[in-house]
Amino acid sequence: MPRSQVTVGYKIWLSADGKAFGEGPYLLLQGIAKTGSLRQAAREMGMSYRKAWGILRECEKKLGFTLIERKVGGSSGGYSKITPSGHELMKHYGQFCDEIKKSIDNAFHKNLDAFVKSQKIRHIHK
Amino acid sequence: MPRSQVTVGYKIWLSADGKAFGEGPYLLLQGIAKTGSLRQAAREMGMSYRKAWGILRECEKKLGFTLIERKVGGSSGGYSKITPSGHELMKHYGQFCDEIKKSIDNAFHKNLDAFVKSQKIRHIHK
DNA sequence: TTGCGTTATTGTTAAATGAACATAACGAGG
DNA sequence: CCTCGTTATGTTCATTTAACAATAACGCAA
Repeated sequence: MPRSQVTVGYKIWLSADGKAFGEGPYLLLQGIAKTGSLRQAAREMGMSYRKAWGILRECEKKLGFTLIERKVGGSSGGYSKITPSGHELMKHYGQFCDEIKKSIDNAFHKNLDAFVKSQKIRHIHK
Repeated sequence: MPRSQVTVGYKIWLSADGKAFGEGPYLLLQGIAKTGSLRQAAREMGMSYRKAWGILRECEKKLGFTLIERKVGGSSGGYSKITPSGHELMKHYGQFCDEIKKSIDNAFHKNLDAFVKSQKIRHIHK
């Protein structure tokens, strides 16, 4: 079996007392903005509510400001709603990541693409 | 206790059948180039030989070409030596990461620096 | 007052990861 | 033949992380 294509992978996050905000929380906030509910946002991502709840809890703790406004009870059961700060963060983080993606694609093509393609595949046993 | 400064963190790696090469292997190769021995390179990084050996083994398996030439036995016990392909990879990967670091620093300053500084710190209890 | 769906919170269990230890093979030189 | 330092590899234990389960609290509407 020949070796699969070599590509580049990366993760990028905001750090404050450790990892404070990254792609996971960002996608969760997008889901909440769309559905109005943390539970539904988690479900759509195939993530347990338990995990989604813990993720946002940690983010807010480390960032030092709230990302979602919670409402418990009521006819609909409750809801979650992105705070103004949360919206700002989503906007800036989104733009930030878009730029980085372009830079990484460019740098990969410039520095590594030709090299990895030039490597002849050797079978390494065991 | 006020919230610590918000910075950006990231990891970047070459992917082929999963993570195939990143900063850890890169530092190991640097140590081998310097010392001529995988064992000494691992020791200098505070890493067990067992782990260092496994890391490079996986890298070579996934990349599909060898990174170090091994010699077992002899008066010195043996040695490890970077292959030509390994040297090429180190060079290109190093340049690649240097570029990315600059891009990320620029993009962070441009998109997020002002925002994170503007956030008033609120104490979130529990 | 009861039901419903959501948020909030705590355990419990399983899986992945890493650390520590042990042992074998090798081969040049004394 | 024996020593020595390295590569090679398996095994066991501890730690961390992720997944899963269960339960409480809330508040509007019927």
